[in-house]
This record gives sequence, C-alpha cells and structure tokens, in this order.
Amino acid sequence: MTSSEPTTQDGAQPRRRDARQNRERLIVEARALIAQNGVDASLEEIARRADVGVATLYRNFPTRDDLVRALYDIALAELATVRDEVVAAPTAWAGIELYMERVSEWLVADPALPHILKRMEVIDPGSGRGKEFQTVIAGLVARAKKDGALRADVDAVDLAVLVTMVGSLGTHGGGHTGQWRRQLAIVLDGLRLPATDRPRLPGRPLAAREFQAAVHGLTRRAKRAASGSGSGR
Amino acid sequence: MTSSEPTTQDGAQPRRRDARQNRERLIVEARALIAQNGVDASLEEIARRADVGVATLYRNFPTRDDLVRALYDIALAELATVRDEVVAAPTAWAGIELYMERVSEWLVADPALPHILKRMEVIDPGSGRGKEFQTVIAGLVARAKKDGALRADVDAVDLAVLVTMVGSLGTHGGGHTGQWRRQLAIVLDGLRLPATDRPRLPGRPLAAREFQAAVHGLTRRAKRAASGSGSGR
DNA sequence: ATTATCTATAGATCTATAGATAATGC
DNA sequence: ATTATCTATAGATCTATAGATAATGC
Repeated sequence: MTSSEPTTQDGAQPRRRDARQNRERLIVEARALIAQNGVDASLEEIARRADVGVATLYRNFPTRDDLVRALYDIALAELATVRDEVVAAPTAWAGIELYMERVSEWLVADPALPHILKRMEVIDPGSGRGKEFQTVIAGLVARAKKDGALRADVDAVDLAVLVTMVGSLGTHGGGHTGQWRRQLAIVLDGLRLPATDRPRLPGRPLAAREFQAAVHGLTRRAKRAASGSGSGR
Repeated sequence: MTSSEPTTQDGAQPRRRDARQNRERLIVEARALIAQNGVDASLEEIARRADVGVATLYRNFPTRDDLVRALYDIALAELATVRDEVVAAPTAWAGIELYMERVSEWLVADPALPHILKRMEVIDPGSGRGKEFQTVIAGLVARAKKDGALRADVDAVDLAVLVTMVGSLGTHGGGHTGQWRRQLAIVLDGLRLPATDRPRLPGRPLAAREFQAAVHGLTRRAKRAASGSGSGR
C-alpha cells in the first residue's frame, strides 16, 4: 500500500535484463495463443510456450485482465501512427482510404485483437480511448462528402463497422493471403463517388481450395497446433 | 460391433420423448455457449445449462466433435433452402444479391457458426459439402458478368470471402442491430455495374456508442454472462 | 542487496466413464 | 423389457500463491 513499494509498475518495463526479455516473450506467446483459443486461453500454456514458470507470468500480469490490458495498450500505440498518417493525407478521400487500409491491416495482422477489444469493453466499458480518432474520421467524412468523393448516406460509424468487417478476415478469412486487400477495394468502390472508373482490384482471386483452407484458419501455425494437441485445450 | 446394436445413430432422433427433448436442449445451449466461448466451451456447462447430467450429453455426443458435427449438419440443412431461392431468382444479379443476403443472414443469426466451420475443416478437411453450392454461384457469376450487371474482375470465391466478412458482423459487430444490411448494401454497390444510381442504404447509421457496444459483443446475452460469471470460464 | 525466477502445491473445474436408478414404449 | 437418465468419481489440467533458489545491478 505504501507508494514506495517496488512492485512492477503498470505497463512499465522491469528493471532487469532477463525480466524484460521474459515479459516480451510472454506477450508474444499470449498474443499467439489468444488469437487461437480466445481470451480464455490457458495462462499456464502461455507461460509454458514462453519457456517461463507460471509464477513469472503472474508476477508480470497479476490478473488475466492485466495481460489483456497490456496487449491492448501495445496495439493502441501502433494505431497512433495511423492517425498521424491519416491527418497528413493530401485529400479527405485519400485520408479515408488510408484509414480503411491501415486499420484493416492492423486488425488482420493481429487476429488476437478482436478478442482483446471485446474483453476490453467488458473490463473498462466506454473508456473511449479511441474517441479522438473517431472525431478525426468524422471530420474527414464531412470533408469527403463536400468534395463529392464519398457517398452522402454513410457516416464515420459506418466506416468503423466496415473496417471491423474487413479486419475480421484476419480471423475468419486467412489474413495471410492478403485477400483482404481485394475485399477492401470492393468496399471502397461501394463508398466512392462518382461510382464509375474504378481502379483494378489488387492481387488475384483465390482458388476455391485456397478459400476453404483460409476461412477455416489453416495457417501454418494453426496446422501445427492442430496436429500437435488435438482440440488445443 | 454387431450391426443390430441399439446405440444412438449418427444424427438420428432418439426414440424416447424425453430423450429427444434433452437432445434439443443440448443443441440449443451448445450453440449459445460456443458462440460465446468458442468450440472449446465446457461440455459440463453446456449440460448444466440444458438441465441435464453430463452423461446425457456424452450419450448423445460421445465426442466434442460429434457435437460440432451435429451443429454443422443442422446449419447446413438451413442453407439448402437458400440454394433453392437463389436458383429461382429472376436474373443472375438478383440471384447474387439473394445469395449474399441470405448467407450473411445465416451467418449473422448464428455466431457459433464461424467457430464450427473452422473446427469442421480440422475434423474433416476438404469434405466439400458446400461444393455444389459454389458451382451454382460460379454459374451465376458468369451470367451476371455477361449481363453487364457484375464487375468483371471478381469471381465466385471473392463473393464467398465477402459474405464471410459481412457474416462476421454477427460475432464482432453486434449482428442483432441489423447493421450488417447497410454494410452489405455498400459491398453490393461495390460489385454492381453500372456503378451509378445506387439504391439508398437500408436502416439508419449507428450512433458511436451503439457501435462501441455492438463491436464489443455486449448483446443482452453477453451482458448477462459477463455480470454473472466474470470471464465466463 | 535487490529483483526476479522456479518448483511445489491447494483447490477448482473439466473430461470421460462405470454403475445404480428412473422413465418410456410396446 | 428397453431405453435413457442421473450421481459419483478417477485422472488431467487450470488458476493462483507461498517459499526456496538464482540472477542481476549498483
């Protein structure tokens, strides 16, 4: 209770070299396992994969929710860069494109994120940590409409929903294939005005069997885990 | 091993009245809990919620995968109706719209489905149970392109990915709000040719706080569970 | 000297099954 | 008579912590 207690601070780096490394490894493995098994992934197994005793995990993250919070903070820090890029865009429409692309990329790159975001809202409802971001986007939306670049009947929240949707391809659509860029392009075409003269879709369409494998999550990592430990629990 | 053994047949209905009812209840609760906690949801808790001893669950579904398979079969049966509707559509484009809408609806209505589909591909890889469906859609796509109703640079697999994406709003975007219809309309506009004269978006945009709640899965059911048992495990 | 790690362990919960008991259908 | 249910339980795994042991930084 005394303020001078030498406990591990909130998200602060531990003082010792090995401790920092262990924390890093725990975070990496936690992300991987949560992506696979959800927020309730076994803490014991996370520790095991990080080659660390369970107690070390508990020292760093006394509660499961502390771990979730840490992952959330890291992810959010990455997102801050995106905001800067977006406001620096030459036109409002370019800003919107950038926003959609970067946030999709962010979601697809880390399939643990949906689970983490979901849990965060339970832990800390309406924290509104991304609220200023939303304000930026709302401004962009207004300008893009005025420019005649964005259809008039959508708003910033629609964009947020759309980007969530595209980002979900990381979990349910095999984000590693880069397919999501095609789908994003189609979504952008659905938003664009005038609605003619569309750019070509990026990449190539997926073969049917690739889609099967992708939707059902058979990335290399998932495959390894499936053959290793059955249902994974 | 003898073929006359009176074991519970594959997906067959049990003979006794109470048994049928119990099986029904198990399936309902399994669906709900899997939607919430993933395929690895506790079988004990499913039985508990269905007001049934665990042994009853195991009698009906000797293996977790048997349960998953049963849920899959039920879902697929529902989907068969959709195929009939789609082939009966007046134009190829109408068929595509119908396909996208009905399959999205199907996915959104049952947030357990992504988990189940994922697991099915592990249990029974490349079973290709939906393959004939894909063939139907491929034909539709070809016709719609010839009609000049669908953009030329997409194929049937793109549509499947898109519909997966929209369907994911059931899990990650609060499907109960019906928001997905707006997003689907935008996607369809991105696919349509000529790309002008779009129909109005259905419904109304979501308020920012509604989006928060929706994305983070605070449906009534999730709320109840969260306040009830913490992290739910 | 301080900071952090590991091993061991208590209590809870889960999977899976055996054996005793109850409910239906013919 | 048959079919199905329930209770009880063994063994595994998980969470969370206490106490002994090892590694770093000043």
